[in-house]
Amino acid sequence: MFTIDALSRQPIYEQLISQLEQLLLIGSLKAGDRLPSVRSLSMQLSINPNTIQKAYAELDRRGILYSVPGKGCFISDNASAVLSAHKRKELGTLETLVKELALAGIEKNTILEIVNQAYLASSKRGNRND
Amino acid sequence: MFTIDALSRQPIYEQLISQLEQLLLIGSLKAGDRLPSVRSLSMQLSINPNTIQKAYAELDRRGILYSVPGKGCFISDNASAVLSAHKRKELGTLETLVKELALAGIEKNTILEIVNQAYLASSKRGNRND
Amino acid sequence: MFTIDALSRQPIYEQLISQLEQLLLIGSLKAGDRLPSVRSLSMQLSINPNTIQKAYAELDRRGILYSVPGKGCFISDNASAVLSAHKRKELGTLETLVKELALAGIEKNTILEIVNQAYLASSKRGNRND
Amino acid sequence: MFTIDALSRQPIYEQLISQLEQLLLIGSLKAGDRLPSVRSLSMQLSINPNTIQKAYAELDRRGILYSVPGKGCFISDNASAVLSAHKRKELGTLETLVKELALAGIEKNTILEIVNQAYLASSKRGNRND
DNA sequence: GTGGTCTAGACCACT
DNA sequence: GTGGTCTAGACCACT
Repeated sequence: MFTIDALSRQPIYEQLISQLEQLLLIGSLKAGDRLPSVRSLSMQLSINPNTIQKAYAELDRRGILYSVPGKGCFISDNASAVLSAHKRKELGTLETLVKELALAGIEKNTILEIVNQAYLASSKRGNRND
Repeated sequence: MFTIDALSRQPIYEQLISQLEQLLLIGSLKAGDRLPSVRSLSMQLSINPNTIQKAYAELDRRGILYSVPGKGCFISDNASAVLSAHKRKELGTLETLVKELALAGIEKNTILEIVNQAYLASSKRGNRND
Repeated sequence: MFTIDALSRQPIYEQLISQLEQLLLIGSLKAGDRLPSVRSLSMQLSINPNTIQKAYAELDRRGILYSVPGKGCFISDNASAVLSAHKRKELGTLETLVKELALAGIEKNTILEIVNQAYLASSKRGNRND
Repeated sequence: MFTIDALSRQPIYEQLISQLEQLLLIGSLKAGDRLPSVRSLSMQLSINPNTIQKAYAELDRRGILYSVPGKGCFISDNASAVLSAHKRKELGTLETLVKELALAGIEKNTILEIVNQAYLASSKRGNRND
């Protein structure tokens, strides 16, 4: 379910968050789904339980999941909505990035081609559930 | 010339690098220009000289500037070329970002509109020299 | 493992880099090996941690080692390849040196003898692993 | 007579020393020759007089030249001998360099070829006087 | 404990 | 004055 790159500069708990968000976006995880327990995921990935805990706590804070003491962690009903709203705020990142590429002399066609292909690749994937 | 956000998660020396690269891209800095000395910039920004030194050393290594001990630091002749080549390699970032936005359900038109406007805004600015 | 000459004109961090490269070339360090931590090496050599950090950071940049914050620093898989490629580029130094010796009237036989003996001594050492 | 690279990392006074030694080795300068005055060379090269002075002082110390107050600086009678002896001591550098190249896996033939060509190129030049 | 960043301040060679 | 190196020591995030 999760794959961790221990060598990455990105902290492990952020990798966990990103991957769980990806699973939500592509539909592999849905509202109400139960997540693996901190202990089991910790053993499965050979990772310190504190690191898993930190990722879950952050997702809880964002409203992506909620924890029921003694039961486990579950995906929130409005997880997808929360996530989409969050991503929409990242449109500013796209703007900044494109401006930089333009200033660096990258041709507009090169940029548009990449945008089109990337969008196509993702929207296809989003329609089916893995 | 530079503005530092001490609270940012991005290290100060990286902020300096990014901003100097921006100044190059928009044409405010050109080949041969002398940069503020480590000490003067350090005082102007209320930042430790070592931090300035770290930023300049990294830009030296990248071939963006060259330092002449006893004289100062100067923008390299091929700084713009080095920078453009570097930015071109970051097209993968654009791809990843667009894929995420697509998965989050952002409409294609919204993305294309932002890309077009951002490109237009930058290419205009790049044609004139401040 | 490392020996530092504080009086040398060569900066300490460069001495560290050279010595670590030597340990790689003679096979005392291999891909995957964990390096002493910044702090422990700093204490062992009575050198400031920042200086160790500077050496490690440069070796990281060159692809000789990789650092995992919270874990430690490790020799890269392709460290030897990176190093060999780097050394091959320094054949120009050999050319310059021999030209100077020739102009100084050093006999060709003297030079060839030294080259032969040095090559022999090293290739023997490189075949075994300490 | 001298060409200075202001951008080089090698200090200017060392560049001056190296070049004067080269002129001696190839025979362009000989015992008794008068060197340009500090002031004239300073103006010709657009360099601070102190820098020229530092180079001359060092060559004086080595016994390569001597200064006659009010007259100027002159090449010593035994300048060539001093220089050759000095260079002969650098044979150790050759040894170290070849060992490193051998350890890095550079083929022996590659090294010998470069040594032969370099020696040939220099000895030809040394026989005639420019 | 581990690497990464930063401050404060010193000293050096070179110009 | 200028860049480069180094020490001493602090704080941070991550594990």
